[in-house]
Amino acid sequence: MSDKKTFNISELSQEFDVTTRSIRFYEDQGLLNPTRRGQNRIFSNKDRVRLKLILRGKRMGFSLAQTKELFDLWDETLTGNEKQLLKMLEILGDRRAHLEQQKDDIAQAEMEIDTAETRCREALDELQKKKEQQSLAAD
Amino acid sequence: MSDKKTFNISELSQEFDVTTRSIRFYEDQGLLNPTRRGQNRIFSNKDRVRLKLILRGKRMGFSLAQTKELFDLWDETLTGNEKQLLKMLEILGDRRAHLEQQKDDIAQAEMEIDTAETRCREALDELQKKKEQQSLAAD
DNA sequence: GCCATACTTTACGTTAACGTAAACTTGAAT
DNA sequence: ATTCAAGTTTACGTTAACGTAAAGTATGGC
Repeated sequence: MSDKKTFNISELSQEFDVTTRSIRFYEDQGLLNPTRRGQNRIFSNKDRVRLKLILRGKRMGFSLAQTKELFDLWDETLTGNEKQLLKMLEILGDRRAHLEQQKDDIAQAEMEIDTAETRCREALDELQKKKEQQSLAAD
Repeated sequence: MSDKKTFNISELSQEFDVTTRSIRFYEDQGLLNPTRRGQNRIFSNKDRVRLKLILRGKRMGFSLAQTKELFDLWDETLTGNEKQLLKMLEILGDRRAHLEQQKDDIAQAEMEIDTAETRCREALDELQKKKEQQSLAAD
């Protein structure tokens, strides 16, 4: 699998269109755990996936702290005692609620964009008609 | 219609669960335009709708500046010259693209939450079984 | 050997979106 | 008359998520 491959910082930077500064910041905050060859960072495929999740989380309005919480908990969950598993389910539930809210928001926004667009096009049509009348009057 | 009604700051604050500080900040940034009775702010129904839009925009990852841009442009659009109408359509297109991205993100996130939840539940079941075995062994 | 370039660390700067505190005004109630 | 609640202005403080600049290190090519 491509799981074997590793990445350096500029590869990830380019693939996900994010600055190296940001990637280092995410490591600093404990969201990524690259190993080192000398002083240079080597990112595993796990890191790559996590970066993808971080960025998607951001687009969805999650803070880095929230995403980190999820990562940490997920790591602990593997060794899972009951309390942590329940905490995990709770967080997953929160996320699900968040998603539902977002879906509502999106549906509303889409409707509004629809009506706004048609109004714009109607207004443009009006302007077009006026132009045509003007060019007729000029003959 | 209820369009006639007006609101004071605490009414809006409570209805939308947002601090008065935030509302005043939104006015300061030009997103709301309450009139005054003496020194007190009076919000129209238009302000109320805008506040709702501001908050939804935030949940959807839009900055106040972006939302303000949309408001301003929409106001100008009513008096509409062609250039502004086209600009409006462009911004609406951007928003639509943004929404599509978000829908993708949400779909992905939902799948991942599904698998995470089932794993959690399986792990909990495992723990449950172990407990039962222990209580049997204790007899 | 030297230069370029890709990477590093350290550290101070910046922006958005408010929080918070202090000191005032105003209308209604006791 | 005073006290209280709800509103106000002014202004400094805070947090997240990086940007940006400075100065050092390692490595391959000429």
